Amino acid sequence: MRIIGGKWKGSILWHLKEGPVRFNDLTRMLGGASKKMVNQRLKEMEAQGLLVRTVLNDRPIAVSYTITEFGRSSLAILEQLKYWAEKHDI
Amino acid sequence: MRIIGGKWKGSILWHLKEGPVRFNDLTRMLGGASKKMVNQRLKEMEAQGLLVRTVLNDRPIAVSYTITEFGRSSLAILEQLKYWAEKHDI
DNA sequence: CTGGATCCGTATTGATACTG
DNA sequence: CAGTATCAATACGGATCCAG
Repeated sequence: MRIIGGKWKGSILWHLKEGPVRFNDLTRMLGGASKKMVNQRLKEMEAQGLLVRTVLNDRPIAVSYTITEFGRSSLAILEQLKYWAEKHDI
Repeated sequence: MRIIGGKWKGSILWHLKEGPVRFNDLTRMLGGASKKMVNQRLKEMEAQGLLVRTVLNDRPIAVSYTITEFGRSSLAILEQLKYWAEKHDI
């Protein structure tokens, strides 16, 4: 729970499933999360090895986040959780 | 995550796996959780249908908590989470 | 564009003492 | 035994402004 619990981590991993996503795009995808929150979670998750931060460019700065194999393995658990939740209508 | 997330819910369900447990016993099993915390979680979890509260006696009052089928179904997810966590040494 | 810094209100948690 | 009441500490969350 310390690794994948909380309000946003699951959603972030979910949105990284198809490939790298940039910071602002991710913030928009999460609709409702402030940039501060997204940034805090991303830092935690990078430290935990769930994703990798990549600087694409300086001036203008561009950054993307990519899910790691470890992150992908946690996604498998999250998908089962999702299936369980839907089955019980929650 | 709203249902089984948080700091104590998983542990509470885990300890109810083998059968009904009484309030103080449960508090001791959770070592470190105050009675207030345990009680708050138990109330939530009863409202969510994860467990049932049963009054065994008045004077001296005795109460036990029993996991429901729904609670047991969530335990299956938690066990997979546990397996995943151990596999990755967390 | 990607954040950092700050402020501020709310939620969660914890320790302790108390009740029936 | 099974909680409740109270108070203090901390974490969390959002809004806003600023910077490279």
